[in-house]
Amino acid sequence: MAGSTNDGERKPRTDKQRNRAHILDVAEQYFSEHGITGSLDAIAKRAGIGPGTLYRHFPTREALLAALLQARDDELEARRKAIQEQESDSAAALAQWLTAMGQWATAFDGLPEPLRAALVEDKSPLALTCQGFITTTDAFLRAAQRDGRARPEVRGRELFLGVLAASWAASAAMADESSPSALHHLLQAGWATPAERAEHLS
Amino acid sequence: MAGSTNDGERKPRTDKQRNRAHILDVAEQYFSEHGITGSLDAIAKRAGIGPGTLYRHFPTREALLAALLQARDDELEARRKAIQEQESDSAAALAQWLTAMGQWATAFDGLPEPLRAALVEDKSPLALTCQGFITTTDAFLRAAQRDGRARPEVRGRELFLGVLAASWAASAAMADESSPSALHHLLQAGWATPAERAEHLS
DNA sequence: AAACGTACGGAGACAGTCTCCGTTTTGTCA
DNA sequence: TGACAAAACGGAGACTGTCTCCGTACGTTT
Repeated sequence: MAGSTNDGERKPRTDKQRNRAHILDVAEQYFSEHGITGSLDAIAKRAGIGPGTLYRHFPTREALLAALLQARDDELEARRKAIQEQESDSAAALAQWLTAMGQWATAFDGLPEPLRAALVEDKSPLALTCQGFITTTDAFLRAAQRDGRARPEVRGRELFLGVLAASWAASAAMADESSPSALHHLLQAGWATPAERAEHLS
Repeated sequence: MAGSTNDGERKPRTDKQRNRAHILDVAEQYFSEHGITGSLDAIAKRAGIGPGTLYRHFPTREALLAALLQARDDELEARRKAIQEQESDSAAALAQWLTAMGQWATAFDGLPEPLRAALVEDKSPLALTCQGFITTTDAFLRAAQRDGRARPEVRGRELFLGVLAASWAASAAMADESSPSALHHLLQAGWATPAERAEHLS
């Protein structure tokens, strides 16, 4: 019995698992090309399956997105550990973590929108992921605050939302001469303490 | 040719003018209720006209929005003048102007999205409006920079985009205990100089 | 009041979302 | 292995929203 967690459940059909993986592959590429608002039926067609199959696996666009981001979650988790181990400076660690989240949030064009929505309607499959990131952000933030490197009144949720907002704006910023990360820098200037700020300006 | 100031243009039909005004009235209310992604055909139906008439007056959703915001543009312009006359402190003036834009950008739910899009595709009817606001923001910003109250490397376009981003995030922030204006404050801390910042913290 | 041109209205083509249900595939057990 | 039941598939089609085309109605001009 060791190793058998089977509660009288059937083993899932192999075609189901294969379809699921295939859908994720196709969706990953399709969303990369067309942004996250691309047609779901088109994804089904490209995957060679019917719309019904797609919707059975992923009832909503958010569910599909959540599954796609799952893989990247692990990647970000690894990055988090790396930062915590290698970076002894708490403010730098927080900055690196926010940068990492910013990159994660721009994995697909238009991604910040459903992420923000997930913060409000917590029935979204993305809500859990967001919550985890907020918790991690809070950990980094509190460390920086203990060291007097971040303003004490700032909260992790606000920073997460700020990162989302900066990523949202980035697609418009790119069209201009200003760096796409201009808002990320503004944001950093926002959470840092004056001492921290003066250091960055030097 | 001589003496004719008329460009050979006919005077517009009265029913056309009336329809236009009526559409704007209805759209204003409808967008207030359903956000800017509400159905255009529904607006036409509520206005008692056919879809064709709506689209003849306003070929795109952006054109309709631009017309709706026109009235508020005047209002904001008045506010700009009031700030310039009454507020002698350049940093406070900039802060007030950004606040005013933030309110303007949340006139309808979802408004920041097309505004950001207008910054990229300048064929949008909203692009002209945005450009004007960026120019005004630059004027306030430069005054504050001259007084050493705003960081010299910040640009008006970035601040405008930042205000949009903060307004975009505000709808998610409201659901939480954190103030909806938390990001606006973060943004202000971002553009202010350290001296300015210390003052706000006191 | 007749003629002219502008504007109206809505039918309908098109695209996307999502569901229902008959058909096919798969796993299980004799 | 064969047969049965459960699971999954696929696509037709209902529904919603966008946008256009063109016959009709109306306002303006002479």
